[in-house]
Amino acid sequence: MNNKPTARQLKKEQTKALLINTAFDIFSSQGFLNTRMSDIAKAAGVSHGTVFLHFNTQEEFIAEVVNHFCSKIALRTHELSESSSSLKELLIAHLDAITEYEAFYTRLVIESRMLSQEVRDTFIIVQSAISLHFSRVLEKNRKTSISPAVLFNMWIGLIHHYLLNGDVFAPEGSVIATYKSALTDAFVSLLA
Amino acid sequence: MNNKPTARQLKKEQTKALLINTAFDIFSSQGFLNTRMSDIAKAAGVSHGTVFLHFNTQEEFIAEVVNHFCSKIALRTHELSESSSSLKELLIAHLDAITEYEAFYTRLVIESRMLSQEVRDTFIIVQSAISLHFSRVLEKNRKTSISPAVLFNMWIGLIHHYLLNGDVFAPEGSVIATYKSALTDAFVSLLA
Amino acid sequence: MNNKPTARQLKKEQTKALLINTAFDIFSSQGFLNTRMSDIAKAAGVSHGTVFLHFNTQEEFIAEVVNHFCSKIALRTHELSESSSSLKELLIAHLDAITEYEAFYTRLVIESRMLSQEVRDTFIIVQSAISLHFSRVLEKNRKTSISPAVLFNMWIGLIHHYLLNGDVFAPEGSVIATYKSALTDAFVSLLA
Amino acid sequence: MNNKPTARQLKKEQTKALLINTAFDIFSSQGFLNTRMSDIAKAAGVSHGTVFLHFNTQEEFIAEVVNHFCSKIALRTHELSESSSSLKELLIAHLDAITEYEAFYTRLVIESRMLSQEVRDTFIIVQSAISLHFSRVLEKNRKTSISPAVLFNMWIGLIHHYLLNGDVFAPEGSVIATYKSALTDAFVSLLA
DNA sequence: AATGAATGAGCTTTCATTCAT
DNA sequence: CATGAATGAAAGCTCATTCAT
Repeated sequence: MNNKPTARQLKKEQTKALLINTAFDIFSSQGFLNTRMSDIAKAAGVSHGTVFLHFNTQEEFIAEVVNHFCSKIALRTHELSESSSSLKELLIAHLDAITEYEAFYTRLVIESRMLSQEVRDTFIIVQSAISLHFSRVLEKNRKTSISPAVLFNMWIGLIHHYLLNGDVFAPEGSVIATYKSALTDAFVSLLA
Repeated sequence: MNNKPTARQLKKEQTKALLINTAFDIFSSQGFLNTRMSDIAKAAGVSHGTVFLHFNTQEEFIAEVVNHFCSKIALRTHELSESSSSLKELLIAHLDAITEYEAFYTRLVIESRMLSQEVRDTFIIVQSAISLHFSRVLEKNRKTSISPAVLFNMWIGLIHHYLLNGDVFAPEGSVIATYKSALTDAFVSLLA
Repeated sequence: MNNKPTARQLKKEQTKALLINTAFDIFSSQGFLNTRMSDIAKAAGVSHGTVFLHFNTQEEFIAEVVNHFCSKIALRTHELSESSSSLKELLIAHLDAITEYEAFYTRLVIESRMLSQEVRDTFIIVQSAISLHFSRVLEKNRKTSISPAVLFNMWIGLIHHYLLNGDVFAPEGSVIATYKSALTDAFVSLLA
Repeated sequence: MNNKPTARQLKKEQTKALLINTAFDIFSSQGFLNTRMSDIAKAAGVSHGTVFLHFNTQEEFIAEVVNHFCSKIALRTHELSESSSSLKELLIAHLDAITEYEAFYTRLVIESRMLSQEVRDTFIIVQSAISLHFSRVLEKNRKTSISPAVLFNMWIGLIHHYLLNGDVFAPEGSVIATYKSALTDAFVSLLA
């Protein structure tokens, strides 16, 4: 009377999770707007209708997938950033967190402005995750003449610029991995 | 036998120019991918089919429009940058050039990665325009420890970040106008 | 060995009855074709699949619900009509019977032709119920020149016309209640 | 410069008319709600998309078709009714008008309550067409005790009842044709 | 007996592109 | 050269029905 429903719910949650994870892969590789609902269903090995059983609309589906993984990215960002005391350490932590989800994160950089407001808000939250730590380590820093906000946006802008143009900067392989030290070194030395 | 065709061609060129200019306005306000070919035809006062008389496909059309205005932006960037001797002057010149085409330029920042490779290449050329001057004024600068390329990308990334999130940074009005001094000051003081 | 199955069957019958009664309410308010099977399951507090355990198809389900309540309506019509000796009394009895199921009956008027043949046949049986009494009281009537069948259809047609256009004739409240005397009086005086 | 557009428009109007006429046939035989947009396109020999070129939505399409033919029916009703001086003549005229569009009219009787408000309103206008003449000839009539409105609704209700149940009353062939004299005679003699 | 997740056929609507005039 | 009607491939979403548990 109590574990049957649980088993069912479990199965349902598994399917939902499967869809979210499948979508993550597909969105990572072909983007959000170039992916049809049926693509994901097919890749997940479920029927087209099943996707709509778990998510009411395509927009809602994308929002849930983005929300799910942005939470993970934000969490991971925190984890990796926590122990960083220097700016350099923090920047590396930030890039390490992104690296774990690089393709997906890059897709968000590319498409977030074309998606729903909810997705954009969610993506901005990810940036807040690092923002807090940024402020923390920055306080110890001399160059107080420059607005921390602008400094933060400069870092974010820099990283997003590399990700957005990853195909140019690092035609194959990870842009972040390729430019990790160059970018962190440069940014740190600017503030030195 | 020689000026009749010319008259025709002239008319044709006029129509083409009309389409390009109309598209510029519409793309600036609604974006590339949210605009239907018929929207532009209607706004230009020509028939839907006429657009395809001048441009084979939607993709090609967008590419031509982007190419046309990116050339203008690049040119204008050169004009305004030429006389700049200091970094600050240059950055201001750059922003001034962008300001003249801000809505369109912003749309490129938002969507270029969703468009054809040709569009992306064209957009990158615009960035080269300022890049040259950047190198020039940077040579006089002390902070040689930092890669000029990274420095340049930092500036571009910063500006694009503000444009991309213009609706957040400056819900109404021009982001560039709003943050012009803050951004240029910050960037310059970093290199001081 | 004999009462266990009975208990089960009892439970099953209860569920079936619950579904039929729930469907009656929903069909009465939203109509047959605008109601999803899942709507009824949800309203009855049973699972979606349960409906199909008791009824093979949607069509069959509707047919059973209609059959069930049409039987009741026919029965009630008989009960109320039996004691009527005059035409006027009979018409009032008829309307009183309909009034008790007005919303549902109206839905049948509206949709019966869109439903299965079985539903239509069932609905016609309801009309037979009053038809018998109609003939009875009509025999005493003078205007024998007119076919009783046509006369009967005239009455049914009149009532159905008012029910069908109830939203126009009585935007709120019962059409039958509103027009009861007007319709019976008119019909009776025609035959006087 | 003036007749080319006209030729074009003519062709377009022809296609639209073709669609409306084709829809008339299909709606007449299989009803409104059982007909897919693509059915009509196919029957008209045009592409599926063409239907949407001429009508924005399915609902709008049905509304236009209904409007078109209801206008014709109303007009024809007027024409045939105008010269009628007696009630009998009028009723016959009314039935003659309906007969010309019987299948379509019957479909409206069956489905109008399931269609848009616009369709319903349009259908009611058709009934107004005969209503006017009804009042006219009724004035000469004695039985003033009965409300003309109820009398009119009785006639309409009677006819609609026969049409609605045409498959029962006249399994093959026209109900109206079959019952024309029976109905008109009965109705007239009631008022005698 | 009951459940409810999964299925998949079905249908509307959109829009870049074509082509006869 | 210009027109704009016609095309038809997509794609999202719905819901009756099935079936493993």
